[in-house]
Amino acid sequence: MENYPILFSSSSTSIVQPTQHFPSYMINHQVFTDVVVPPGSSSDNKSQSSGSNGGNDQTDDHHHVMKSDKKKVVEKKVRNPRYAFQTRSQVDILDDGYRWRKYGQKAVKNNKHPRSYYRCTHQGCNVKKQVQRLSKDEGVVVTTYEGMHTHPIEKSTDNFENILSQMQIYNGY
DNA sequence: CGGATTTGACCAGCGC
DNA sequence: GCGCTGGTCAAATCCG
Repeated sequence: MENYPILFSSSSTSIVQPTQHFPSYMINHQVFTDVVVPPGSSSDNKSQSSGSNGGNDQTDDHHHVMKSDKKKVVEKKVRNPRYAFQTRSQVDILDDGYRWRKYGQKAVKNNKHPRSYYRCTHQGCNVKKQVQRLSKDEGVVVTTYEGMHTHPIEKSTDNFENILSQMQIYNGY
């Protein structure tokens, strides 16, 4: 998947304001959502970027457990919208106040940097995110959120290091 | 010692 | 059908 869904094709993606909490230094950066095209409509965008999906939010978690039920599970196609942030930062791990557990890492084609997959550690919260950094200029980090948090922020972000790092990012370091 | 990370294997979709 | 690729699992490992 060389073209990342976020990108700048204005027809298939739209810029939105995040509906959940995001740190201030992210809000001022570019935010895109991946518009999910309903099955049956046109296919002018690259909606579902590859497969496997893996259950996010509350709807589906269809592993390979599709049972012997005769009723085929419809609406498996729809992917959750993904919010992508593009930020300039030296570090990959942007602290957004949530607790993330890394569950995978893959090399990206046409990109020398790997992509990391994280999942929210809160129980029952299946929000995922993936972090990738552009090989073009190493200063840009793309963070893609998938799903919505259904719980308050856990981490205390009020220590000096966090505040300092965020200020540095905000100022364009 | 418990939770997070690492890392190769595994799996599903898609293109050919 | 086969192979490639992106996404996830899970055992081993790391680290506080």
